[in-house]
Amino acid sequence: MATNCVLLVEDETDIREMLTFSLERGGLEVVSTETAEDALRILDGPLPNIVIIDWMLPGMSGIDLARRLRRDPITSDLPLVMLTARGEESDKLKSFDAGIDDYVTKPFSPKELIARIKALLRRTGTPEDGVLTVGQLTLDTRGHQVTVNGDQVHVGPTEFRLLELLMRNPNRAFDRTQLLDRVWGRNVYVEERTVDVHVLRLRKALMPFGMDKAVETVRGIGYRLSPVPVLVS
Amino acid sequence: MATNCVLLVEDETDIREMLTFSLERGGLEVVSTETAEDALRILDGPLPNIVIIDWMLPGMSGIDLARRLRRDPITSDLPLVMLTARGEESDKLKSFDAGIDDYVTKPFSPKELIARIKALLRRTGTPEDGVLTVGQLTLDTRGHQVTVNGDQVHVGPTEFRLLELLMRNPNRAFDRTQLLDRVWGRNVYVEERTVDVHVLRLRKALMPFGMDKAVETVRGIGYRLSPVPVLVS
DNA sequence: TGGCATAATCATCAAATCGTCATATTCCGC
DNA sequence: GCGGAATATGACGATTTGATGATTATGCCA
Repeated sequence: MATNCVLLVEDETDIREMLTFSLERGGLEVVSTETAEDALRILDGPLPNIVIIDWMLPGMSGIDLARRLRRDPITSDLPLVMLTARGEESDKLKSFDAGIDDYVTKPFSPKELIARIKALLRRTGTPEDGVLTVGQLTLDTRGHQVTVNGDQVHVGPTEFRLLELLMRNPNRAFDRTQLLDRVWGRNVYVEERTVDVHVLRLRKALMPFGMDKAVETVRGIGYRLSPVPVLVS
Repeated sequence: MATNCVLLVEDETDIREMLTFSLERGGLEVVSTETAEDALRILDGPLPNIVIIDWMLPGMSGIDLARRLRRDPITSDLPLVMLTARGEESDKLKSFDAGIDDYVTKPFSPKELIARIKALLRRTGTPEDGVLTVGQLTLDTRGHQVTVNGDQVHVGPTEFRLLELLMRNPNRAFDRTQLLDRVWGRNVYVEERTVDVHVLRLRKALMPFGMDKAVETVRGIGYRLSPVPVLVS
């Protein structure tokens, strides 16, 4: 599952559709439903990464749904955002009491909601921190930096992600489809040949340090990162 | 932001006031509140250096508040002290389980609490010593001053906080959202581009000292502070 | 109430990056 | 060596992103 999947629980059709549209435009994957009961059913399956709940829902209220999710160990760590019509203090208190991570008061701009959601995802998402090292190569995911023996290597964002994937799986060959999936993201259509170009760019960036050989071509398959076989020239 | 700021979460008015008085007399800066919910709101803004939480709170309990703070990367490093009326072993276990750093059982002497707090502040590093140094750059949190080799640099309040965050995390890249969260405070919605402007101002202020290069742009991500790579011209 | 200093937003320009294509070049089996 | 398939490479236009100055807003203090 993607790392940006949102479950939206909102009974008003207009708002639900508007939000779905906005959130998707904001790069989020959206699953929406009208009732708390439906939401619970959906949450029996694969979990989303965040849940957005309207305060007023027919049947089980939003706040009750929130409490319920908090009580269930399976869903208790899910970030929750509450949508409320008014900014009443008592509502806010109740929300926090139920373990809400954030609340947004209507009317709100989709932009703000997206900002809050992304902030939450960032906060609660897997940090994936650390420094990867393969041979002479070093990649710092925190600092977004690539170095060879301490010398900084400049690579573009895509090359960075590409190298990160390769460094997390040294010696493993990926075909272009896998690389596209994992570096560019699923359901993004780009030519397979584009991978070649970025591999080229990555090699070029590594060339001044003699590390371009680390990215090996696996003919008929794709590419692989090798812990720099030391060559005697 | 002071380096000895304490957030006290205690619902009983008598105790809260007494503690506030004692702690302040002990040279600590105190912000106090009655509920966990309020505490969360306060923590959306500039962070204190330590948080003291009463075990029994109306609404969200102290232990839940602690867990919550631990889950959020922004607050997860905050030292926590729990105040409890009972000395039950199970409570202690639960507390430590929730990531509590220290545990004080009522009744306790303010003197003891202050001692523990100071010990924690000392242990947790960064605070206390008000001077950060990265390369030629020096930032004095106490005196709210930035200097390069002793020469004073004038920066605005926002630039100061921005630089402080960067200097506390050299070589680490922050995206604009993280910077907004941690410099401007969460739940404050300003344009992401605003970050650019303040980075610009910071660089401008550092320019006369040739230190503007220290604030690096990480394309596609955000910004990073580099311990001034010495350039050969 | 006016100045100041600082903040935030916006518009615009410049630069980096991206994806694709066209054209080499390399590899491999025969 | 030949031919075809696969990969490498350079160039180009489009898009995205960051830098920067102008403009307006905000808060503070005399």
